[in-house]
Order: sequence, then C-alpha cells, then structure tokens
Amino acid sequence: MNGLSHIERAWRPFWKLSQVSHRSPKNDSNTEDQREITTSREETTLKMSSLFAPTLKEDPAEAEIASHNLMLRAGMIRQLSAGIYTYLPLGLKILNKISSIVREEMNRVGGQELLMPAMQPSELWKETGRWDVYGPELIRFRDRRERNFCLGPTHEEVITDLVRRELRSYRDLPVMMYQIQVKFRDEIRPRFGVMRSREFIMKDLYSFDRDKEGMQKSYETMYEAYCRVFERCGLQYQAVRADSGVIGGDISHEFLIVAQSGEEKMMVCRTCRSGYPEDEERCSVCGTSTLEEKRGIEVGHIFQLGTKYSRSMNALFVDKDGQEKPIIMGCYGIGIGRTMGAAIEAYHDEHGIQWPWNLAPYQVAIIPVHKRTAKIVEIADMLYNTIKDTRYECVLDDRDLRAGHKFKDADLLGFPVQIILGDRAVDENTLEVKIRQNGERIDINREDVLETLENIRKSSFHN
RNA sequence: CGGGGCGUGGCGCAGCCAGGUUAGCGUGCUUGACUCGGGUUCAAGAGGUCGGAGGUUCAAAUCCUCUCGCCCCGACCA
Repeated sequence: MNGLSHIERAWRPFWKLSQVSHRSPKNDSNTEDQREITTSREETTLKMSSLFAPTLKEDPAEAEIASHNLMLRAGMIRQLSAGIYTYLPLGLKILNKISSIVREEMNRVGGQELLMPAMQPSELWKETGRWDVYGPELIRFRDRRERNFCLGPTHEEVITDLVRRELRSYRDLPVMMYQIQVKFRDEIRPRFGVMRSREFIMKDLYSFDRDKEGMQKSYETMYEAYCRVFERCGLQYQAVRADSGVIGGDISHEFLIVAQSGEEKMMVCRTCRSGYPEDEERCSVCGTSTLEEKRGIEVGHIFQLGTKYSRSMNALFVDKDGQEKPIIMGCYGIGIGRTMGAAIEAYHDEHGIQWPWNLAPYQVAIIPVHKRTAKIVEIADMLYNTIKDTRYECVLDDRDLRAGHKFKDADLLGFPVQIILGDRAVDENTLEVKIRQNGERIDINREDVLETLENIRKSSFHN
C-alpha cells in the first residue's frame, strides 16, 4: 500500500513537482520497449474493398438537413433509435480526428485527461439541487437495490466530488481536467441526426482555481484554446456571449460554426468580428453599430461557474492565509459529433461532402478507373505504397466497380484529393489530380505527387 | 407535451379513400453476357408474417379499436 502523501503528490500537476526528483519513463524503459511502443501506429491507408461504408445512392427519407443526409449516404452513421446513432468506421475515423485535435489543444494548455463514469448516483445531484431542477432530460433509473442513478448529461457533480475529496491546498491549484466521453440527454425532440441526439460524444473540461482572477485566466486560456481547435478543424467559427442556462455561473460564451443552415442567429461586428446574441444592436468592443446577422451551429460552450458547485458540494481548499474557501470553477464543453455535423453543413455541395483537410478521414483517394491493364493496377499500388509512408492518409479504390460509381462515391465521401488513374495518364506518364473543394483538375508528373499534395494542403482554404 | 405526417423485400415508393386470385414499381443484391471516365445495358434470379395486437367480414395491406416506432413544426437545450 502506498502512503497517502505519495498518492497526493502523484496527481499534482507536474509543473508543481519540479523540486521532486521523479524519473522519466523514457530513461527507465529499455530500448526494446521503446521500439515496441513507437511502432504502434494508427492505420493511415485503406483499401476500399475492405472498408465497411455502405453508401446510399438515394436520399434517406428521415434526413432533412444536409449533414444528416450526407452522413447516412456516406455510410458514416446509422440510426439505432431516435437520437441514438452508431458511428460506422468512417464516421468514427472523423470523430477521432476531431477528438485528437481537441485533445492536443487541451493538453497544450495544461488540461489533464481523465475518464469519469457515465452512470452517476442521485445523491450527488441532490446535493446541487439538480436532481430536481434538471427535469425529464436527465435519464434516471434504479439499480437492483433500488438506488437511484442517472446517466450523466454533464459532469460537474462527479468532478466536484472528486476534487473535494482529493484537493486540499491552494498549492494544488490551478488544475484543469477534461474527458472525451459519452453524454446522455433525453432531449424533448432529438433531431437533425447527430446534431441534437440523446447520446453524444462531448469533451468537457473543468478548471479549478483559488480565486476569481485565476478562473478568469483559465477561462481566457480555454477561450484561446477553443479558437485554435476550430481553426485547426478548418472551420469558420464565431464566439458569442451567451446565457449560462442550467449549467449556471456568470459569464459564458458559445462557439458557433458559421453556416447558413445554423439554428442560432447571432450578430457579428463587421469591424472587430465580436459576436453578440441576436437581440444586441451594437458592438460594445469597438463601439460601432455595424452588426451583421449570421447563422451558426453551436458546437462549444464555456462557462465561468464561480462557486456554484463548490459551495453546494462543499469543495473547499485552504488558501495561503489559512482560510478555507470554495474552489472557483469553470467548465468548457465541445460537442464532438456536432462539430462533425457542423463541418458538413459548412462544407458540402450537391455531390457530397467536402472535408476540410484536417478532418478528412483520408486526404487522398486513389482511383484506378479500371483494372483491365496491369499498368494501371501497378501504378495504383505504387502510389498507394508511396503515400503509405508519408504524412498523408489515403484510400485505394480497388473495388471492382465502374469508374462512374467510384467517382460518385469519392465525391460523396469528400476526400480532399482524388488521384484518378486512367489510360491516358498511364500512357503519358502523368497523374490526374482532382481537388474536391473546387472541382479543379490538374495533370502532374508522376514523381511530383508528394509535392503536389503538399501544395494542395497548404493552399486549401480550410485546412 | 401540443400540432402535423409516416410505418408495405436492404433503400426510395405505389397500392389503402370505394376490402376480392400468385402485393407491385424503381433502386440495391446474386448469376451470366455486353460494356468500361460520372452510380452502363440486356437477361435470369433470390428476397416481403404489408410495424404489432385485437376486432369486423365468407374474405383485410385496405375498414374499426388499441398499441409500438420513426420523421417534421413549436416550447426547451451542448
């Protein structure tokens, strides 16, 4: 058994432990182990003949909006029940792309990942009063011993409980912890596929500070991290001051992806780009009244909670002056699945999805137009193997289908670059490259593929 | 929860109002041939307790009752 002091020290942020001599795992492990760990890479290439992505030629009856329709058509999701979806391999791949970006940006600013239970005892919720306040949206049930539980729609209670048990001193603050996990909300009306579902993947981060200034600093840090997340996703976003709703607290901002089909209206300052709720008439940042109405999809929401949860749940720390004080909290959510839907709303055309470079499940699709000549198959394989060892992810459409079918699928699935291999290209030693974003087609020399890909990546307006 | 709509082969639909042989069409799927750069063409084939339960009737996909599910609009929300 470890002594408590050891445990306490172990979970402190590493930057607080600089005086403690701790051994780096790198120095500990032998080179054999290192090699094993570093060689386990994610799959970056795929033959489409083995991809489970049942595409639909026709529009599914249940889908009203583009993203829902296209996710179904592209074989990314399937519905199990109202507001409950399975992510098929391709859909999951994209979900993971978004999660990775989110995770990297959270880690970058000192967020520490953890994983909390979805199943939560009612007692915690009664402490904060939300067992009664939350309403039927909270999915409740009893276990075999008649004890009340709910499926977490959010995790303030659980993390506050964790922190009040383990965190004692101002020396332990600030801390930011987050998870990327499944949430449950029994929506009055689930709709638009993955956009408003009853079970969904969310990143939720919680910040803990010793005073208001610290909380505001954490808030600003997260605000900036959110900007980086959506920038990296290649999405046009807008932060808007917002109401706090049931989450509570004082100041909050919503992050919206700008899209025509967005449910939410907002006013954006033409001069400084500040965003306001739809009823605002002038920009308080630069004083002008040249606001423009835009529509967006809410994908993130950040809150300055203050002491709402720490007071009701008695999450206290001892400050420098020896006084017990409630921890000052903030919470910060990003809907991962919703971000995926919003990206499609923002980037699609009549043929299908147009993935931003960084969200594309694969950036490149190699499309041999037929398999009749050995040369085409050969070049396709060669390209596939070449790209396999690079930073690019690619699929090879090795299916036994006609060219038209492959083209339609490639457009539908939205790979940013298609490399089309036909007889002409083979004869002339060139490659035909089609850019999904703008439909542009260029012929390049075969040896220039990687350079071309890099150029396309760089010039992609939403990379 | 209020309002509207829909459940018929995997998917998209017709048939129902005015009950009546083996329940159709398109697409997809299987096989064969012809094609072969934008979901080809032709032929043959497999696949359906018509959401479920009960009722009316000689007879129900069709009429009646109940029920389950799904979609859309509204209030609510990440």
